[in-house]
Amino acid sequence: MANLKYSRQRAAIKEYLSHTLEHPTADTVYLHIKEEFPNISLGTVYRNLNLLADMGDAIKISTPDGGDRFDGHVNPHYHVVCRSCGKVSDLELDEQHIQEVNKLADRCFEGTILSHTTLFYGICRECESKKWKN
Amino acid sequence: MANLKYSRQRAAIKEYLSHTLEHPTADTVYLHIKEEFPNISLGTVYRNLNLLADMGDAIKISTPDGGDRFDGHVNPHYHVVCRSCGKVSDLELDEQHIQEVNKLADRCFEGTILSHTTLFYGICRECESKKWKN
DNA sequence: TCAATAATAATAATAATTACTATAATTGAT
DNA sequence: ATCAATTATAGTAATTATTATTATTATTGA
Repeated sequence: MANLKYSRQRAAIKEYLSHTLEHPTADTVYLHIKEEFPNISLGTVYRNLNLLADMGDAIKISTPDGGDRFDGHVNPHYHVVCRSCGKVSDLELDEQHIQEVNKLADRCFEGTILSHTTLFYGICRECESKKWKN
Repeated sequence: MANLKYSRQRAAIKEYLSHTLEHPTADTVYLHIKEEFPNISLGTVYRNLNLLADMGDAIKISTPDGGDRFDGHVNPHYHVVCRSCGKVSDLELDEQHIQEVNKLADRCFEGTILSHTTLFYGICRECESKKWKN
């Protein structure tokens, strides 16, 4: 972990994640970073995204449909995936609440609870206004 | 949805899921069902697991490491994945609490919240007791 | 400037899942 | 029970998502 060298590609990926609210997949990150680094490899994107996630500079979000998504905003918060369009939105909940859930769960579990992720399913505002589109 | 025919393979998969606490992957289900149906195909297992999930007879659990897992116990409950051994355990929380979280989230979201899944990360009892060996 | 070492691009390989198709099983009506 | 309609299956191929390999390049600290 200490033997980590700077790389412009990783810096660009981190920068991109910190400015988007889109929760992009590795492939989407790849397509964007490619504008600045036309020769960047998809493998490099995967490796750096996982590095950032391991270092706590990004969150990896697993959903049942499609590949993993990444979020550069690491303050404790939740996500909502739209059942209609698949979009992933942020959902800020009281941080106190999030900590409470960990404690509550720890009391019900025979081991130790460290953290948790919550993924809500729902219908986003955009899809809701387009009425019953499933 | 109405045009669904019975199949012994699907019945066996449902039966198996209802009797295990292991949260098996599709491949694990495949290996077990194969004992009764030696010619069953992995594709059949995938299709039926997804069918069961769509019908509400099973829960599909996505974790960041490895393939999706399935749970035949569909009462509202959470899961814990062990950071050490990867095992997925059930975590029963007050059902009132789980409903409350949906309402709480709905108030903070511009669309509609339908449900949620929570995945805790921690160390299971077994790994905790082996901690001095690592 | 230079050597040590980590990061990269390009590619190959693997893992997880879905799609395709000819045959078999289920169902509902005769 | 038989039969036609239709869904499900097994076997296989294809696709998608991700990780591994390797020769070259970039970064770092002396």
